[in-house]
Amino acid sequence: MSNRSWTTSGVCREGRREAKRQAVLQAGARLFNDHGYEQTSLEDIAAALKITKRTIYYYVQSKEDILFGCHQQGLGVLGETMAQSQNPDLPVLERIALLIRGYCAWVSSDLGATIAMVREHSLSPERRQALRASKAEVDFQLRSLIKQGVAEGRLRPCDPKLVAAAVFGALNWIPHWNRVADPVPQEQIAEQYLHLVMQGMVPARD
Amino acid sequence: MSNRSWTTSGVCREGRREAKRQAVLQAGARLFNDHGYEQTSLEDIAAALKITKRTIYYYVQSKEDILFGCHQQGLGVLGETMAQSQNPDLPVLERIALLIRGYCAWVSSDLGATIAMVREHSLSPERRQALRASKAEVDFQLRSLIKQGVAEGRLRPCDPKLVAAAVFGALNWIPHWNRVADPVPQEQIAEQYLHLVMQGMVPARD
DNA sequence: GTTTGATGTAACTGATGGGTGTAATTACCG
DNA sequence: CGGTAATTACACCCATCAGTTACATCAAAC
Repeated sequence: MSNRSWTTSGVCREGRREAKRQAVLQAGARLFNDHGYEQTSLEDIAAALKITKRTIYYYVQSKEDILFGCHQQGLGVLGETMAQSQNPDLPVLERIALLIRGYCAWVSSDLGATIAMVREHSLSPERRQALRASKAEVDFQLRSLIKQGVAEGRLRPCDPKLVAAAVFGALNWIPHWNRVADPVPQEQIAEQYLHLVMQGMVPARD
Repeated sequence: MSNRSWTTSGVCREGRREAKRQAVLQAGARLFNDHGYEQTSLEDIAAALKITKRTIYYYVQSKEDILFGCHQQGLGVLGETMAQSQNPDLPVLERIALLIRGYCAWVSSDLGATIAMVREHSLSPERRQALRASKAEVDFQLRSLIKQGVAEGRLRPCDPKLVAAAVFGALNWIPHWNRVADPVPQEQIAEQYLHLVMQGMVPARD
């Protein structure tokens, strides 16, 4: 399955170069998720793509570059979800649902999972900082929505920081248990989590 | 703070040896959590304890031994919580609360956090399997309680596997954000999470 | 005070893996 | 065909680090 073949029959030159860089990132992400960043050697990535280590260096400058590339790429994808959930015309609860569903789908992809699974320590301080900032942005978004929901009386009073931490914790943990041969469909997880977070486990009395 | 001093004035011989082994595990756990297992060298652990690498090898046989020791030790502590939550005289909801509170406290400790933060890949296959089994046991416990709760009508119908995954995800993620200079008190987190999981965010209608 | 446990010093080994240089080779494109 | 981009093969450097060993030493126990 993982063998998105190396030879790309894409647009001429420029586009192909980018596509191959992509392939390197994708393969890196998958291996990082499966075996950990430190435990993945460039030879491993090369082997997965059936190319040589030297060729990898034709597309990236360092191993860390691959990891950071995964993050950038991944955050780009998440950006769409972020944008959607910022639509002020939608009811708050729906915007929260949108964010949770989108994040769930995202963290279930190779690139998204990398951000949840690879510790930040592997990045240089500057890049680590950049990554933290991006994460903080997403966190801020959910907290804001929760605050708004409480203010509008649509949510119980609560500590938005802790509730957001719980939600992202649950979501970030998904790739830790669902990267298996027969994974639970991502949509199903999202619905169940959403229901849990909204209604809770205890049935309303009478 | 971390400087639980090396020189132990404990019971004679046997006891002291064990106490020092403990100190190695404890220091290892903290460093593993902070910088990752792979990024922590034995020299780092030695430096933290102000001893030499040679001395460490007097108490453990390998680096992996330290990690596995942390896991064993940690799981031992969690055992108490597991036992409590198995008490059949208690109402189901209370047993669930007990488990969540206990797990929250546990995962907030150095030894507990190690299990949540260090990927399993760093262990030998046999040990990894043992660890997985222990984790599965805890997971099974919560799932069982949820099932029972549903059967008794005290919980809404739900997918116990997914709900348990969400709960443990939220809990396991705690050390990822709360290992800071001024952490949120662990009890406070437990209460908020418990409330979230039980009642949900949306207020009951009329 | 002698045994024995505990720790330090200080070197070495062996392997891994990131990263580089270069020349040769292959694939593509005009 | 001829030129250029892509890729390989291969050799190599260098740093890190787990793991080991031999020897000396220090401290407590009996």
